[in-house]
Amino acid sequence: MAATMQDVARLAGVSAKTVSNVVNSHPHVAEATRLKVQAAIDKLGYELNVTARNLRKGRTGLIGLALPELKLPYFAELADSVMVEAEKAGLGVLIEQTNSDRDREIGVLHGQLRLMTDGLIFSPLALGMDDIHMFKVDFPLVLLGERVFGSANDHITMSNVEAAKAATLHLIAAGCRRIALIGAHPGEVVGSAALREQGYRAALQEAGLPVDEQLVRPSEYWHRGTGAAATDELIESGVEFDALFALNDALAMGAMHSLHAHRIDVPGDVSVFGFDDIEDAAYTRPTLSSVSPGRDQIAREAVQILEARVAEAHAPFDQRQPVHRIYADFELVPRESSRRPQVIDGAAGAKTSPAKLAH
Amino acid sequence: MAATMQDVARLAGVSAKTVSNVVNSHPHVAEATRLKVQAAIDKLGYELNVTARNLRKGRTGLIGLALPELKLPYFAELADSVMVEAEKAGLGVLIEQTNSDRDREIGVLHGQLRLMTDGLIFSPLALGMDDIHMFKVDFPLVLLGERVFGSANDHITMSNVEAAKAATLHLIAAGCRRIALIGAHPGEVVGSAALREQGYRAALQEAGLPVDEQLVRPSEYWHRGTGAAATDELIESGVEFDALFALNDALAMGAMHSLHAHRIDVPGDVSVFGFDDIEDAAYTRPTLSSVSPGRDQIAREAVQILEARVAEAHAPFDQRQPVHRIYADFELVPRESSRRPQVIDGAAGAKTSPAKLAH
DNA sequence: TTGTAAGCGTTATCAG
DNA sequence: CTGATAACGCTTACAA
Repeated sequence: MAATMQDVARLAGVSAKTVSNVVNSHPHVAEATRLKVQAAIDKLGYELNVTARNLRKGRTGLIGLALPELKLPYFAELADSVMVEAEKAGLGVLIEQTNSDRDREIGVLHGQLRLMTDGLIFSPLALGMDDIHMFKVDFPLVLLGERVFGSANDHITMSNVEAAKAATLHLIAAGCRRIALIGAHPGEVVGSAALREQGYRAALQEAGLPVDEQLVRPSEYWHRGTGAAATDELIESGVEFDALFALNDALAMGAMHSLHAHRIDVPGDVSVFGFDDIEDAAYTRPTLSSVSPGRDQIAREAVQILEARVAEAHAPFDQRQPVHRIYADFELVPRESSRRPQVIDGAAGAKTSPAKLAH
Repeated sequence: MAATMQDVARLAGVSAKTVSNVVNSHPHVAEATRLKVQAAIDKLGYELNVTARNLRKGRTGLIGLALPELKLPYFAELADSVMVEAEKAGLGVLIEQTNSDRDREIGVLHGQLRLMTDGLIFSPLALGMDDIHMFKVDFPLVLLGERVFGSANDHITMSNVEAAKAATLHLIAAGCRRIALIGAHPGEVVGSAALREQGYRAALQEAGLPVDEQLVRPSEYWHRGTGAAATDELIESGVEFDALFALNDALAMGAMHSLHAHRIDVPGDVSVFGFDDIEDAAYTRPTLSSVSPGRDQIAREAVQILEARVAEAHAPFDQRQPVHRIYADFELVPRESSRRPQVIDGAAGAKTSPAKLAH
């Protein structure tokens, strides 16, 4: 039904190879033949059959992106960045949502997705260090996130510890002394929660402040609702605090909700700092200070490394690039929620005693 | 390098066709040969080459989803729904972001995406009625949204007029009499803005209320920032109002931000109703009443119709399904932002005179 | 600069 | 129930 290269070739009075050369804008094609062929293409409405090309080339031109959930703003923004990068490289992106489900994450490594793609960018959330053997696969795979370290894969991750430390130090510099942590995962060793908590503790230590374990509040899930609940509990526990460091922005937004409901002013009474710097952070009330974790860099490096791995997939092992381990650059984005009044007045925040919580 | 069906066939002592039968779990395969073949598959680590199958079958197993931006919560949620439906049908989803850019939207209909997929689900935002001729294409294409009506394509859309009317009537029933509209697009004839405004006007008319053109506030873009700005202007204009109907949830959230900044209580002084029912609506402060526009239904019908079109792509025209024109079912989701105090007290809202705005 | 021939890995057809 | 053969539409040697 649809026209093939043969049809075009016949009509133009050339060979299929020549049509191919024109379609792929090969350098050495005589202008006259190019025009002749183009005319035939237009006349027949010819369109390249990408599948046939792929079969011949042994590539699909597609990369897979496996992530927990597109509805989570961080991952929507990551997917956006990955797609922009992939487009620059002429690659399509096949997205698969795992919903942080263990079986689905295992499926990512063995299922349909990898058969349809040249390589995978995978951000696991259910699999962890115990499953490290599963990542030993023989196709190009770039790992994202903080669930698995030390595997033989290329791996790009946020600078969780450093970034959390910087955010905590920022709060301390603004005069906060009793900084609560929202979203801890007690007992976890790797993973975003553990690493960010580690940075929080390092900052307190560096500033010579004690860690009050009553200020470290757990939340298994990192949603607004759980952030609000954890903050409610903190307030009702009667423990004093003058700042909240929430381990992601959703938790921070929930926390601000709770503070507001309890008539605690942000940043007047309590400062709040989030993590991820999702777009919403700039639109909350007050606007939310957050850590920008280098999303674009992560996407860029992931696509570029994957592309290189695909290209060298048939090269002997000893001619391949060494494994990449990349910690993305982060940036603090202070907004209203951590802007202490005394700082605005020009006085050094650290000089002033932290506002005490009355509830 | 990688094992082929031939390799498996040789090892198992059968023909390639038999391997194919096993791989595709064909009904008529003797158990003995199935086991034999499976053993050979496992031994060689054989994996089906999907590209070769696609070439042979004339299908890619992929559908394209072209939408403005994944970062917009409505579209992230739509993509989620589409992917869930597609997975049920054994299809992959290739997403392309147009950024509402006219050239990119035109590219959707002619570019790489369609060459790599069996059909497209397309939600245009830049193209409109003037471009209707562009949608006359010879591949399966399901249109979403409210930019283009009357084309020869299958089309699934929200019930914009009816839903907006219902939301407005809900506010009226709650006692509101001066309902402002946020996000109008003056001069527009089709498109979400025009249709929803039409429903708003129809509701007022049905309730015997006048339309005060000063209450119809334009906003070209539908973001929080523009919603806040439009509300700021409305308040500063001095025009009285006791409710806001925002044409989407982002506008509504911005509007609530502005109301709060002006110390206007929601819903005490002013009720707010949004549109789209994005997940965030349940987490704003107060929680946001909204119109749930039938996202899952839209995704389900879109995938199913597209699938059917792909299947009949080679059937003669007179044996094809008629063109589908579907208006998805909507639902009102009243939350705190439109819950008038008098309604909570058990009195009929309409009996009470609307709260007047003091600013 | 262009043409010829072969083959990428699978499945459809039709025998057996 | 299984096997042989021939495509699917393209690109890559190599030849002219």
